[in-house]
Amino acid sequence: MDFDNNNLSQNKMLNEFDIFKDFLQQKNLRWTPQRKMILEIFLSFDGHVDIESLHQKIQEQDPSLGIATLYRTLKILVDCELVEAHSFHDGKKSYERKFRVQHHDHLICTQCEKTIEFEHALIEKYQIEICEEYGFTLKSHKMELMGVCENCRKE
Amino acid sequence: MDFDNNNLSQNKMLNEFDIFKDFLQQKNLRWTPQRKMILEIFLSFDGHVDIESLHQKIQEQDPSLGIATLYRTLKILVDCELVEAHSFHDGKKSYERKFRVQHHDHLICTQCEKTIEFEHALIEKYQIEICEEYGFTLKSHKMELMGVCENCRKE
DNA sequence: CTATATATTGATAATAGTTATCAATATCAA
DNA sequence: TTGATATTGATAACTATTATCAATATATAG
Ligand SMILES: [Mn+2]
Ligand SMILES: [Mn+2]
Ligand SMILES: [Zn+2]
Ligand SMILES: [Zn+2]
Repeated sequence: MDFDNNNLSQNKMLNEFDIFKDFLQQKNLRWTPQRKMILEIFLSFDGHVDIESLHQKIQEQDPSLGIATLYRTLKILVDCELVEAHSFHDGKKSYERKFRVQHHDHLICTQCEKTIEFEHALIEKYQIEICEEYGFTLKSHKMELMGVCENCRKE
Repeated sequence: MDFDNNNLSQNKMLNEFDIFKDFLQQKNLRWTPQRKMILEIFLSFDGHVDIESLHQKIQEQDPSLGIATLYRTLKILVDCELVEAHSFHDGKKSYERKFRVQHHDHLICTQCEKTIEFEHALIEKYQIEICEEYGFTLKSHKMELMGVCENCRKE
């Protein structure tokens, strides 16, 4: 039952595992080896990952872990704001870390699917102003710039 | 074969039907009563429409018109830029007129699904600048602000 | 006006990503 | 240790959309 080795004593700062465990407890959900492994493998990726890649890597480590559990766990991770979900490529979601990652929007090449991350403080400010103007409480936003990258333009 | 009554002589300005017919001819596609009816019924709606509403209204007028034809025709209308497709509500597309309609982005209430349209010239300008900075040729963008509207906040 | 090549149609099967169902099992607070 | 209940994996179901295909309609050339 001691599958949890992430509470080493020198760790003073809350990490993703602590946040996840706290969230689960708060919601009366349970800390399971499957949830731990999914978070571990998710964190081992850089940038944007899709379900397929996650599932593939999980299978290598534990072929018995079902895909339904992967979907379920990702949903919880999004709920507790450790993970952000995107749907850039129409119908197929991807995920990226959100914990201690600066907010950014995306530039997406429609040919090679490469993405570039950017921030623009003024745009963010104007978004808030627009919401105020119309009496909305802004919860989130989606801003994606679709174009063709330098590489793809050459071909 | 004379199902076309949209070429009245006093019509000097190109309308949606002319544009559509030209586009079809250009692509070696054919002008059919089904395509005409779909465009007519689409234009009879204001704002954003989904497939379901379109199909329902079409059925009233011609129950034999199949849903596949509706999907196919909408795709052509999007291709020829008479129509713009959105996927606000996750997995269910909606459509709106694009011909002679000013570009705008959307504020969306996540509770009642009401949308408000807005434009912000500076945001548009910054989007272009960002693309230039990263060597992208901007093709389109998606900007959706998700929030809670005044009405929904009261409840 | 034909005839002919080929685009279109409607019915329906297929697809893809995701969610629901359910009985067996695991977690965890008491 | 126990027991209430959350979780799991297998798989069926679901939803929006697309593909398939034989019958039919359109456009164009003769
Ligand atoms: Mn990102
Ligand atoms: Mn609109
Ligand atoms: Zn590219
Ligand atoms: Zn609302």
